[in-house]
Amino acid sequence: MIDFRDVVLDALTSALANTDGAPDRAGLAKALSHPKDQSMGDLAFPAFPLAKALRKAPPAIAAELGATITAALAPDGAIARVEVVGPFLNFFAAPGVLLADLLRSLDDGSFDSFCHADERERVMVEFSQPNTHKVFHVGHLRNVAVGDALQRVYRARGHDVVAANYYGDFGVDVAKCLWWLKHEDVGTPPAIGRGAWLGKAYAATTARLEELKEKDAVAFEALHTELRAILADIKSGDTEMARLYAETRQWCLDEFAEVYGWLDVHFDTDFFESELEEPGHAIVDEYLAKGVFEHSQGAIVCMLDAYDLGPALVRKSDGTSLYLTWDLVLARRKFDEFGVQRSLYVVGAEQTFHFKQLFATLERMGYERAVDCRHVAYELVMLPDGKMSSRKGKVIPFFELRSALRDAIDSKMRSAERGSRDDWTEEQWETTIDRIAVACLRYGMLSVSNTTRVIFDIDAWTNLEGESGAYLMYGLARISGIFAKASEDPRSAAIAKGDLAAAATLAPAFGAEAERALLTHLLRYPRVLAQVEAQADPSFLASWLYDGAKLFSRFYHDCPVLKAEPDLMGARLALVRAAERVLSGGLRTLGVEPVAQM
RNA sequence: GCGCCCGUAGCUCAGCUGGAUAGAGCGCUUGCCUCCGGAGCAAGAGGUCACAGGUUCGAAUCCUGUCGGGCGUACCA
Repeated sequence: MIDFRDVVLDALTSALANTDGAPDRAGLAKALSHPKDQSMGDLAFPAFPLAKALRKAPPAIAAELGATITAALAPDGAIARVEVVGPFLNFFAAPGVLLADLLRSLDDGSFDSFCHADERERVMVEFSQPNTHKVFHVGHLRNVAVGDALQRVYRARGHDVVAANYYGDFGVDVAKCLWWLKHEDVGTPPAIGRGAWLGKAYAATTARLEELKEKDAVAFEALHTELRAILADIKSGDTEMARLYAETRQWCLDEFAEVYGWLDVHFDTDFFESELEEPGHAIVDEYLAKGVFEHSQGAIVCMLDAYDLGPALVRKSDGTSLYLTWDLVLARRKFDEFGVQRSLYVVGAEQTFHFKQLFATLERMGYERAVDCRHVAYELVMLPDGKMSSRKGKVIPFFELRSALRDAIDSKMRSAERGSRDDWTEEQWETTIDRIAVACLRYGMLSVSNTTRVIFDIDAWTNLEGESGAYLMYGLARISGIFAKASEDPRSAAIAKGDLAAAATLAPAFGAEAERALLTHLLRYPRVLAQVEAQADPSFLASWLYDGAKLFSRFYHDCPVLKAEPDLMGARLALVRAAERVLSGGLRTLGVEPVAQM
């Protein structure tokens, strides 16, 4: 696999080989940038950084370098030509050479390995972490979209990935839900959306407690005592409450499975909060004995003054444990049982302090690999009129959201004038609608960076015109159309089935800007994956995909494929094939499965 | 008070390890289907990149400060 960037760096380093004070290869690489405009080349080198060392004006340096490099260019190399524009040195890629190489690399697998990280590691990506007995809403979907895209990118980068889920299936909130079910008339649970239904019970008890806190301290305490009793009941196993817990918990787990199935999300391992209580006590005792943890104000803490993080509470004064305690247990299992080298936690930004404390505590416990733990923080999902609130019922539950998306796409497809779907089976309709819905949802969540709040506007997200997940799929559907059409005509069929890599080489250089722009965009894909990994932010992939779809649309409009002369048709078919392979690979890495027709 | 995040077009956001004329979508105005799929393409209008200093050949991008918004800051999860 040829890396155009490497080729350009080679040319620059050898041109500067005998120049004192010239930057090394890494320095040159840092200076390389993309020209503002495709007509100005594919990679640019500004000569400013050399001005001091060479004691010459940047335009003069650029002119000299340009001449040296041009003289050394191989006739069939990856660099077609070099242009000097003032202080800039603009490199133009040779499309035939790079396209042919790209197609061969896609076929023999070297493209995939080119995407791999230098060091391939065992990485755990923990994400989703849904709570049972509570409503699962759009806010939770951002976590799933980010986490799943990240774990897919890590796999594409060649890492050995463990995707982990962590269910919040125990605790006082669960008891609040069960208490309401037991004491109030709740009717019968619905067939769909039982998690949301249980969530209402939880919210009702929470509201009751707040009310009592103001008015009736005795009743407030009494209710708390009842909640603790419920938790004890659940643990004891064979009680009516334990059976109610098991049943309602299973409803929620079944619904989560439905959500993940619809989104095509898979976990390699599941953790449950309900299993961490006992080991949590053990780990606190152990490190208390070792002197790492200490007593403080009736509770047990890990002092983190050295990290400027205060004391981290690991056991409350009533003897019960907390989130942090359970995360210590999980971290130990991740290191010791799973042998992970790196550990990612995809959790909302409001937990930043918690994870700082967690990682510092792990360090104090002697886990050196704590430095390879990373909190992937993302911002909240907001509604157009403000923050979501499950207590006020101001949320969009998953099942409502899914119906809304499906309905919008269904009506869009039925009203579309183009596209013959008369022969579609009911199953094809359903599959296609679901894939587009997932694409819109995932793209909507991932098109902004982790640190930006997402505004979930159901009207905007179901508008399929313009920038949306559907647009990303549209280009690939058109590509399928091109190959379907090509196979109908013997002349184009022969070319399409032939050696497209050879066709790419033999064809004349692309004349249209849209062709070169699309090709060079495809070649950037491996760097985009590396960037996503480095920043732990899938939005770079999402925007690369959007730009790719945009460039393909322009190409599609400007450059007819099947009506071109044979040589050009071959080259364009080669480009279309490469676009299909790279863009669909990228789309799947974002978690979106393309369709041949839509 | 302290810590983290954010402030770019009417709206929603890219661009931020410094580089050429600050981009996209929505909305508004206007062209383009006998054509490989119009879920599209092209054009127009719309900007003191919150503000003030600093660093340098060059700042939306880096540093400092101010203002504005969000979140967090041991017995919730």
